[in-house]
Amino acid sequence: MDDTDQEAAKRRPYHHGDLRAHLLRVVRELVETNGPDGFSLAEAARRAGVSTAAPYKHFSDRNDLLNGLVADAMDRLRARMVVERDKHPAASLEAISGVGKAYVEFAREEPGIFRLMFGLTEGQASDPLLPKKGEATFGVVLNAVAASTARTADNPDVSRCAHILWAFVHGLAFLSIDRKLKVPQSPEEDWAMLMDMAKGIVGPLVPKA
Amino acid sequence: MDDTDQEAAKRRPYHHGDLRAHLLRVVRELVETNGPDGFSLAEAARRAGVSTAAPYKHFSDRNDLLNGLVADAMDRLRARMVVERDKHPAASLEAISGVGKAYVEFAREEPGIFRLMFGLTEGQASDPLLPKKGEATFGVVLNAVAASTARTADNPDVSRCAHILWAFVHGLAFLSIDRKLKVPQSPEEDWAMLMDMAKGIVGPLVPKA
DNA sequence: ATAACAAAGTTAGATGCAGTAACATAGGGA
DNA sequence: TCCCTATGTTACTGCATCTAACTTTGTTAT
Repeated sequence: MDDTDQEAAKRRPYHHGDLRAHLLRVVRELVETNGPDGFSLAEAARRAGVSTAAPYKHFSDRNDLLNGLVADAMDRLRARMVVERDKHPAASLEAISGVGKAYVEFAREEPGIFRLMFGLTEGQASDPLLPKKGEATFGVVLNAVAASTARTADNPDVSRCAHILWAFVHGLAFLSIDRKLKVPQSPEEDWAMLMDMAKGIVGPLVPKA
Repeated sequence: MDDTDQEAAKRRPYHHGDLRAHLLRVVRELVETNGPDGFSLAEAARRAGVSTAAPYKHFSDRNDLLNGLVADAMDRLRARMVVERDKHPAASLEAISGVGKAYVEFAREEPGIFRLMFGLTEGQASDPLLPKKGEATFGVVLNAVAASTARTADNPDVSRCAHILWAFVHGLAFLSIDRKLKVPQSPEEDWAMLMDMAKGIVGPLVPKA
């Protein structure tokens, strides 16, 4: 029995077996098929084969489940950004573009969750963990820019660059899933655009070798 | 009796008096105070002083009202963009930046509605009028870029520029209302950033005078 | 003028979801 | 073994969407 099974066994003392994770999975599917608001705890419970009251043993309310969902998504998004970044030489503009590419791809593959992540207003984002996760995600961008420009992450120029890049990529992601852009642009066009932006925005800060 | 009153009288045959517009107004307030999903037809009806079934005489369902709300907002947004554009010389980069400024300001002033506008998925956007309004709004950006670059609006370079600018401004607006940016940046900083982008993106296409 | 019609409102009720309370059961530890 | 806690259950309340059937009021045709 490996670590995964041991942990699963720990969290699955009896009865259903990790209902919490199962619910999150089911809701994720519902969100992608029916839209960000196209789910209900009741429906999720039904699909999980439990009573409609069962979810409340794992989530205090609908919003709590939403927060869990978004927290998961943040982790997945950040992981993808890091993976894509590491496909390129450290401290390169390609690495920065890779982070952006991962961001847009995530939005296209999971538009429902993506909308949820950034549609959550302060009132709904009760989980104090979320802001930290959000900052960590932005931190990936920040560090990539810092590395490429041989500056520290708290440098105002770095921060400014990172914000601009993020805004662009964020907007690109939204427009893309709203079909406001005539995407699917080819991946090549996407990549070219992202590289252009990286060059244009952080290029001027890169020290001449 | 002026034209406005005559028209109002025409649309207000009896009873309540333009309940439709009243409901839209009330829901707009609810959305801004309680968040994009923080409203119900029932609550709106209550505040309008009518029964909970009354709204269904004016909107086929909740979604229909949402579409009306968003359609209104699109018109207001476009109007603001045009007003801001016209504060600057025609065909200038300042005019382009003005359009972006109006966009971001709108998002900051009506974040609830703004989220609603771009959170509406295809499934929900039943009104066939919405895509047209969206295109018209983007058309303002497109035309501004075309004018500044002495090209036609169907030119691929113009289209590309406009898309990039829009993505950036769109992302800026979202990050700004999500408090992901440490805004309120001063209006001067905002303006400087927008002008930088306009120069960087469309500048290269501007014919040397 | 008035009768018929259409528009805009009403009440009552069906259905469905969120959330709570009280009860049931299974596993783990004293 | 017995109890305690975690995780289920059923039953219920309250609120929202939406429909059906009826009522009221303004318009329009005769």
